[in-house]
Amino acid sequence: MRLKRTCYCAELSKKNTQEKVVLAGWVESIRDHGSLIFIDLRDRSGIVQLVFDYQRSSSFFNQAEKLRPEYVLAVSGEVLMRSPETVNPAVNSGEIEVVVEDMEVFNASEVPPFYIQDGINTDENLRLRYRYLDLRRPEMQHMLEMRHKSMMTARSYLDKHGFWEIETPVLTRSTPEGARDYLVPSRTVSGSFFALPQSPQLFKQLLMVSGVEKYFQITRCFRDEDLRADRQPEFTQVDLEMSFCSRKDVMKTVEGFIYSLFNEVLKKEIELPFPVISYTEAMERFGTDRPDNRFGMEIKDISKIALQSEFKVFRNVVKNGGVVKGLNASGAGNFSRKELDDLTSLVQSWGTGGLAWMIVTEEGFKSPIAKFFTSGHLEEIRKEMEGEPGDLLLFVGDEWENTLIILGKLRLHVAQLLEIIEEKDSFLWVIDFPLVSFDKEESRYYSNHHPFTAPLESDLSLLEQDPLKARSLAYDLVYNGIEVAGGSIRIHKRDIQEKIFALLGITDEEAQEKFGFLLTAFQYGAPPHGGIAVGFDRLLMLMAGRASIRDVIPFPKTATGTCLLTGAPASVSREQLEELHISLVQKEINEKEGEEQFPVSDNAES
RNA sequence: GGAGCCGUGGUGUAACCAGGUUAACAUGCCGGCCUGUCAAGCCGGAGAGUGCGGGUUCAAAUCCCGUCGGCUCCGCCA
Repeated sequence: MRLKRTCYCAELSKKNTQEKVVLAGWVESIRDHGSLIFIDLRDRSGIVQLVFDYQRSSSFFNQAEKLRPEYVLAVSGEVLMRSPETVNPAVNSGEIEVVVEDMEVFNASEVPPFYIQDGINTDENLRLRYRYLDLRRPEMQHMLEMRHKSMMTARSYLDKHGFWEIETPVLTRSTPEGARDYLVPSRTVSGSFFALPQSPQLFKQLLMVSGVEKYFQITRCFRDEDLRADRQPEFTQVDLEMSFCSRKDVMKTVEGFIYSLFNEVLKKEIELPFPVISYTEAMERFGTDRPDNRFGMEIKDISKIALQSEFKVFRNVVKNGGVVKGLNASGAGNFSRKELDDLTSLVQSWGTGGLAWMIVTEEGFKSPIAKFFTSGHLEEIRKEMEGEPGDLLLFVGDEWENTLIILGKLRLHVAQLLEIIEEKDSFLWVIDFPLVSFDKEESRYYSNHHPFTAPLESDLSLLEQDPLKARSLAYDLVYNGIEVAGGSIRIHKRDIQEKIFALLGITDEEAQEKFGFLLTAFQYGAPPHGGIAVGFDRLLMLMAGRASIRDVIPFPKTATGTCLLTGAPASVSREQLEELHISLVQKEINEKEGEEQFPVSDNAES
């Protein structure tokens, strides 16, 4: 390397006029005028225009003519002001240009398979296969920078607040409950497997017993479940745990972290503290445990009126212990019959009998079910629903939870149709979750969060009497209707932990076998503690306003959990399998033998 | 495990529903001209047989079946 860079392309401005600079980067575009060539040189800062003038650079002008997009080079030259009519205001460095006096071409490039530009509309297949080129695009570079800055913010914020960054094992043991584990076979212990962590949950609790008091880790987690647009099988958490804390302390810590993140990375000011609502209130008002509160259209109850009406469907629902609830799709009174029918089939596909609707008009109600209600009851409904002429009222009658869940989905769906969701950053906490739910099929209780989540002290007695009513000290942080963090205060007393295990049907032997090490640790003076994990990728996705989590992960997996860049997962040699004491079942061997070996696997870094 | 959408020169699309010329257009690529462009311009050229396999038909990018890959959703997963 003869030429050594002195600055980045986009840093240059008219302040640098007449300076001699050395730049290095990739050829973005070429405008060849014969004896005058313009080249936009790109590095991670942006672009600057290079000028090759036949008069001034005759010694290597023919070399410049051979440059092609994505060639890598360094140039030295002088920064000159452009004449006013040639200034390009669209580019940061558009007021100046660099007249090239020397050039060193480091490498040529194949013609890239897609444009190295923002906003390309290319098959994601290709982008993933050539991810290193995709990442060269400015918007992806910004993503990488934003990810880096967010990590630095997390580290400095948590460091400032007394948290220690401590690593926990990636090779650990499989634990019951939760997601499917990724397994890693042990070579030295035949027939045994490590599991990759779904989260460092048990280790961070052990660290509290160790007297660390405040721990954090920016850590990779693994869950072998099917993917979604906002879900990858390996993802990053900002994980933290603290001793001698209330849930308020944990929530304050996260609020402060989110605040600095927005402040330092996005240069945005967000309002603290975040609103807090209980799970029950979230369900009653929004029909979900992760409400999107960027718009209203809250769920209202008309069960009492329904019970008095002549509308049998609703009356019977309430008589049988169900509820009738609805929402006001304000301004949707002009929906066509077809649109209403579509909404009806939609809610039916979600699993309820149907959808009742009423359109409020100046003259009264337009609705197939209006005739079953007295004018007094209709007026009561209008009042309860805050219906104004032009509004569409939608009602579902079913059992409590189902009614709310369906109206919650409907609320989101209608809000999207009506385009009433404001673009803003809206956070809220959901607390007081039910500690356990009941699985009808397996006829047993299971933890909503995890088995170490502490119940509310006031609800301890409910554990035996009415477990489903017991609330937990768990908390979720919701950002624009998407869960971005979740945590809880943990149980640190053995008797309560035993009660929970009993409730979940985990026997002493099982408990001892699965996480005896934690229970033993707790016998040596476990402090009260709690923590939370922030879904880092998902948070970044929302902060960046992207619809896909893949857009904020440098090397993501496809919907089937494969990596198109490396070809992982791939088959391994018979010898490798033998060392691991693994044999494939015959069917799979037959399939594998038909396959080609993936070409890079021989020289892959390890 | 289930459902839907997509797959055509390097890239993005058209033709597909209602099978019938040499698979069209833009861009990119190659060559030529050109000293003020910045999506440079002008002229010329090359480049695909339609993801793969099978079927129907005189004839398949087009219809049918299967399969592979990508995306989205449900189940699953905090």
